[in-house]
Amino acid sequence: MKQLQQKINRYSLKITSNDRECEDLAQDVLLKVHKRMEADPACEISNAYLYKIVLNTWKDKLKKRSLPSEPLDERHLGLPGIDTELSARELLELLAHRLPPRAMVIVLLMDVFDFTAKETAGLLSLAEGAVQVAVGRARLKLKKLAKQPDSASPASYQPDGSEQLDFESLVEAFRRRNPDAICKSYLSLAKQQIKLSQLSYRDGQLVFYFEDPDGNLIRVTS
DNA sequence: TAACTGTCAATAACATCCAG
DNA sequence: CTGGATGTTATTGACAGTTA
Repeated sequence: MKQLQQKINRYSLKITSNDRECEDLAQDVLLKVHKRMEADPACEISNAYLYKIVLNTWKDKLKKRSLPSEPLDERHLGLPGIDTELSARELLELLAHRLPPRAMVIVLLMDVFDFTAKETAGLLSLAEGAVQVAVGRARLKLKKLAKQPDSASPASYQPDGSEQLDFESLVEAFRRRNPDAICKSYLSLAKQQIKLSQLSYRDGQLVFYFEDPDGNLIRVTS
């Protein structure tokens, strides 16, 4: 690791020609490398690969500087007029009832739980292209809704009473791949302060982590 | 280190479906 | 018939990772 860090510092200094910039860049690169190694401990970081990471990270930094900055959670759902401290999840819960169920579920999976379009497509039995288009349109619609004065009022969502008031209904909705049921169950749980804190999809199996109002964590595998 | 390949996401343009 | 939601296909660009 120390050897790796020396190489990163050397490359960073070569690219930036500036001590302070070098330190910044090296730190970012180290983070990326650490994440990469965490994801795949067996991977080997070649010099060529390491240099590529340093170079791309530097290009990223330069590009970001030339763009107006925006909060991370608003990277997709940049919603003007709404408290910028809200997370993507909170923004979605506030406006979800104004989206068609399928669009809401796609935004939930991709923007809140960081699913790829491919994973989302697999989960909802859709084509990958359809998911890519759907998420783009949903984000656009959320932006438009956010510009309307009373659109963020959650009062317009009224549960019809048919959904089960526990986390199992959400798991069952995912199992049935039913966007309408997923949307209803998710919003119903959010109202009861039961939070779906984590959701992952590996080898066709879903793993849910729920957190109740008392902070108890419940893990459910589909 | 330049150039390449593969993957993923965003987007445009057009088509289809369906409720009103 | 019309407008909105959704799907398909093609194109483009960013980025990760490899090769010569």
